[in-house]
Amino acid sequence: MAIIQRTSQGIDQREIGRQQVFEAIRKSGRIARIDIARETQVSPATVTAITAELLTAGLIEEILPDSDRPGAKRGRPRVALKVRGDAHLIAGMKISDRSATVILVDFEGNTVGEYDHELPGPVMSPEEMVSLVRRALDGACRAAGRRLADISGVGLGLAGLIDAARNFVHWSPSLDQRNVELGLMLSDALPVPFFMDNDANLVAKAEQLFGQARNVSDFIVITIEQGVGMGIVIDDKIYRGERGCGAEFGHTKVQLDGALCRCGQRGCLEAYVGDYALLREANIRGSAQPEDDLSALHARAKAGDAMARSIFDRAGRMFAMGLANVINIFDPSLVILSGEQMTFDFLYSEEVLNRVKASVVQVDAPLPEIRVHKWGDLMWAKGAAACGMEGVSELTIRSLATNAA
Amino acid sequence: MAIIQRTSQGIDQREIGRQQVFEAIRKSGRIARIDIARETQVSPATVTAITAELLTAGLIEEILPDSDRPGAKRGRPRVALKVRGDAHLIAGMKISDRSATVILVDFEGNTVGEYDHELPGPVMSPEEMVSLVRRALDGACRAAGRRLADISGVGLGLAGLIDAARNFVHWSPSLDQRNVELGLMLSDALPVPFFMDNDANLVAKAEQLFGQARNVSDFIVITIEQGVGMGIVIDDKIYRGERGCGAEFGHTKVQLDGALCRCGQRGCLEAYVGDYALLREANIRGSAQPEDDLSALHARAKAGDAMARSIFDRAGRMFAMGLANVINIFDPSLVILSGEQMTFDFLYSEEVLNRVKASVVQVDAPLPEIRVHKWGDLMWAKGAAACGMEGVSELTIRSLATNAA
DNA sequence: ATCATTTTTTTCGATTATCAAATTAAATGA
DNA sequence: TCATTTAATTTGATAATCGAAAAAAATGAT
Repeated sequence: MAIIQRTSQGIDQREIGRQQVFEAIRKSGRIARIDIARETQVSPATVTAITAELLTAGLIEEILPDSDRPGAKRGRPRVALKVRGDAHLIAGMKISDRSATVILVDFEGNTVGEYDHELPGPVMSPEEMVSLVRRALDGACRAAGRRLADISGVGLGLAGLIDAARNFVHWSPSLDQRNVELGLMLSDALPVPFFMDNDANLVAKAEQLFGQARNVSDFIVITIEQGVGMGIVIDDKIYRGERGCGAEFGHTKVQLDGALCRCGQRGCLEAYVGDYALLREANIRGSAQPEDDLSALHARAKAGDAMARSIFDRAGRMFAMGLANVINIFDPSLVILSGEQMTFDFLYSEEVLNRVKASVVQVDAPLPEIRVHKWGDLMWAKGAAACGMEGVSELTIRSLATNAA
Repeated sequence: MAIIQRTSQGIDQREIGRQQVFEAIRKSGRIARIDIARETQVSPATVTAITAELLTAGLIEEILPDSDRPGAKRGRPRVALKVRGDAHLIAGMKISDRSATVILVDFEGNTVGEYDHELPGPVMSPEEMVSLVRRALDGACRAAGRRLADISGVGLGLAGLIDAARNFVHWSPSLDQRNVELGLMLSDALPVPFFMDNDANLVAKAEQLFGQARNVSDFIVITIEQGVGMGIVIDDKIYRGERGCGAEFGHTKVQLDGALCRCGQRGCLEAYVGDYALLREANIRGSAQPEDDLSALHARAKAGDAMARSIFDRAGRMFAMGLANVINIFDPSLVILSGEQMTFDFLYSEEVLNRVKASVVQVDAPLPEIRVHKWGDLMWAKGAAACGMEGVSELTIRSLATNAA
């Protein structure tokens, strides 16, 4: 018994309401009870009851009455509620090919500390990764003056095909093995709950919790790094597909029998817009010295070099085609192009966006909004933190229910 | 007040449970209460309460105890429940370019009558369509010895871009205007609730209720008719996108600046596999007589004509590419290729399916199942009926709640 | 100052859905 | 005939929700 129900049955019928109210508070930052009631369609009486629970549990706190709320004339002043930052400390970690970046955030999402851990090499064994995670967390805690025991949850982001529900790694470029039960290994080694996901999904989570998608329940995030990633959010939930490895935007085909991709297939989008693809093109012309720096190539294109320009041009056209396909299939309300580096802005150019618009099925309704979001270099780690935050919230609120009984 | 809630709040907290129990009964055909309890995680006590309600409402009925259930030894025999066919009469209507096909089904899904209404022309005004719907329904009722008043709901399928939530037609090849409030017009003219949808979504509904996806909650249906359609089911719900016009598989681009599509854009999948696209190719070679019969072309290909063969071959390759893209994005557990006519089996060939498999991102997990489902000529109308059935079920169960109070 | 007014929040009482446990029902087999 | 087994129902307790009423906390008018 005590099985977790998805619907309204079970001992604890309040779990849904609790999650809803808490989400409303987190989403809006600070909000009065009366507005929670309006937003969630829960009666004020119940909102009072639920917020009282959350208050005693220490998950939220009251703030002083808004001194000068515009338009407020008379009446009892509303008391705003917010998430209590001190309630939990959460770590987000992104493992790339060069380093493990860690960010510590409080339960409100405020950054408490950052830490970067250099890697000996881009690929490692599962055991090495476990020890790496431990050392990186230790380092982050030390740098921020916290202890590992203070951390309530860790969000972990990896490139590759991750089954987030099972914390299982189908494949990752960082690991020298396929099909690794990394979640189990980490839980055995460290006394903290882990929440893993594909790196593109992390960014989607970050956009949802902290970013540009805070009030959107269906949207798509495209990320550019080594490869091209996509995160799909439908009905406020990340869509993952049956085997937990959907959204492989980078490996959708944009050309029949096209360019060779590092995945072994032909015509993948990544084989046209990935950095290795661009460099491959640049080097094919028996030019003087081999090119291995993307930003130099980019600079040359900006300076007017026709050859360099044509390389980026084709990449942009292919990208536009792939993106239009995704829009034609999903008809999302919002598409966010999330990027860490400016190097890739050739994919975000006006021309590319216009091309996308021209390739989308036309209806007499506004086109989906396409927003470009340029994050700092902590984008991925922040996404991992967002993922951890969500996991911890859910766990905490669920345990709240159990303990109350 | 009396707003319909999606969650567990509100006057009627039982609505979710009721829907769940009813769905379980409909899905399995016939099922005992104890198994409903097991399947839905609702306690036997509550199942008894809910089924009692449904019984008195006349939505379900008991059947004689299973006489010889294998493995049943002793104990009180289970009493199976099933949906009561007589509870409702439902019409499904599909309007194509040639005719309006109507099918009448009972609440169990058994066909009660069929009717075909020839159209004067493929395109009509909204007013003409309303009168067409009325006449087709009248005809169907007369043919089946029923009255219009007996019908509890009508599912209506149209090609084009339909906003099912609002019963609104963004665009349809059958209408001479865009942006038609067809749902309102129909409701004004006829005293029956209407449930409209895109024709591909109808087929998805049909696969879910009656077909090959009865126990799958995430799947994709691809349909071939004039154009190529797609229905996406996520979490048991049809996914429609923000503006209600997602899943435009036929207009995903498979070739940069490729063949001209009738939508005005270039490189759409439809411009390679649609019938007009195939005929266009066949006619380009200054051959003796212009080709205008697809089945003849198909026959020639089967007979070994190299030119004809190459036409179908390219179509198959493009189709495989588009389908692989969809799979790479959705990672569904099941893909159903639903077709009404055998003419299109070149898209379902072993070779095409192998090509799809070779273009899907590889994981050490079973590939999504791809099933080919060849329906009879009533496929579309049955889909419309399925759509109507779902609508009526929801309405009825909801009103049950309201009336009970 | 005092009091009416306004708005937010809480309290109270009633309703109702759910479940576990006990009970009843309906069969089989000894 | 009666113990046994399994299904379905009844019963009683628990808890979640809501509407209405009350309380709280401010402003504005007199």
